[in-house]
Amino acid sequence: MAKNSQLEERILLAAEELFMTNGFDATSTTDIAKRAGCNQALVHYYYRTKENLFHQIFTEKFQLILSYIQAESHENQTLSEALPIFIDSYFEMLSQNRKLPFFLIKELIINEERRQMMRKKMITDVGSLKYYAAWDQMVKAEIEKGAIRPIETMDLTLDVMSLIIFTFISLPLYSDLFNQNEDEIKDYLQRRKSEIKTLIINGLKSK
Amino acid sequence: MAKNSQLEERILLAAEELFMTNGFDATSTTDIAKRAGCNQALVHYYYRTKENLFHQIFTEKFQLILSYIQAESHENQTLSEALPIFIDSYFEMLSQNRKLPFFLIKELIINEERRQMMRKKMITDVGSLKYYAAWDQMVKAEIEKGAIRPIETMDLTLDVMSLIIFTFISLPLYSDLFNQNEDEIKDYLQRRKSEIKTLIINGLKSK
DNA sequence: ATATTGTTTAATAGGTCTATTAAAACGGGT
DNA sequence: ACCCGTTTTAATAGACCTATTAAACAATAT
Repeated sequence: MAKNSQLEERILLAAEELFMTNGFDATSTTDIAKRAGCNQALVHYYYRTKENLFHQIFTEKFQLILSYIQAESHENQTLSEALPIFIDSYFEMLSQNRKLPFFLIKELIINEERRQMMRKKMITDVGSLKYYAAWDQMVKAEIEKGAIRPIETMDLTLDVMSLIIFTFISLPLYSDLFNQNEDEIKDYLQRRKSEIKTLIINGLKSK
Repeated sequence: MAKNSQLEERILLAAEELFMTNGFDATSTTDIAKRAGCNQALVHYYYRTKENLFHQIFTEKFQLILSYIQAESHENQTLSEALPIFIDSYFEMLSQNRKLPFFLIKELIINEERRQMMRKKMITDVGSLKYYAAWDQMVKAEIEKGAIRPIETMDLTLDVMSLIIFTFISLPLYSDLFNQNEDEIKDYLQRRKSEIKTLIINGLKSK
């Protein structure tokens, strides 16, 4: 056995970084090798194809998102308690993975096959289904009680997702347009987070 | 002179279609020629470079967005009158240009140079500046009057933009995930449009 | 008819990319 | 000291891509 088995890991990390920032198409195995500090053929030696390598990273990131949504179990909570907590934690997770939303959306839109894979995973994943059912129940109960205005659960979900995810999709444009440094970006994200919570909570009030 | 001068136009249309759906990188001049029904060299004969051709389409689409925002002049209106009108018209425009949001965002994020160009255009474009100043004024006045809760104009802008634009960015995923046909998609978009208006108007209420 | 002009074509240079191959280098076990 | 499996390398096949070129073609003006 030779020295590097961590090289396999180094290649994976290099690929992750490059795929996340530049996407599948714009990343070459030569780029990956350069960043991992090895010969281009080694990328193929360890992972055979670029697609394999990408697939590994893509599914990992996809799982990350899914797991995070499920992690926040809202049982025994009212909507107005659960919502800010969810928004906070989801927003915080994306703050630490800023490129994730654009990466996933881009690759899902571009590639039909990956969309199929997402579809399958979401339909067969019992965790997600259970989670959504519980969530749906909670929303309906609150409407029944008159605590919030009538709204489709899917609409509420999309409202929340839109506000959070778009923040990170547009972040590169925003920070570039207004020449923001890292500290300013952090402030901006904090402000957006609380505005989103306010808007959602306020916007759900009945009357 | 020979037969085709509309060929130049046909190439532009083919390029538009392909660039809009697949993006700059994933579109080859050979693809464009094939779609326009001509020899690949003709694409270069009329437009010299692929970048030129793309630039023409990109700026046209960018202008479309800008012009549309400015078109809705909100003078002599209150915010609660102007907002639904703006949301309606902007949403409707994107309904007829569904790929536009993803196209622009993707190409702007990917390409530093294009981001610079956007920056320059938005800073030097007096129309945009005037429009935003007026809009800012209107928001501040309403807050002063107590008609809406205190909110940064930029936050309100981002709230509206997020909700509208994300609808179209996620549309391919949504319609694919739930197997929507064209009619169902139309219904979905209508529902989202009115939900967005409700959420914004409701979410702005003071107390 | 021929010259002229703009249009279209096939061919190709020169580049990049993925994936494979055969050979070289390495390191532990005997 | 040598063997042998693993790792690493350089080289390259085969695709595809952009842009250019020189030659063929068509239509009009002379």
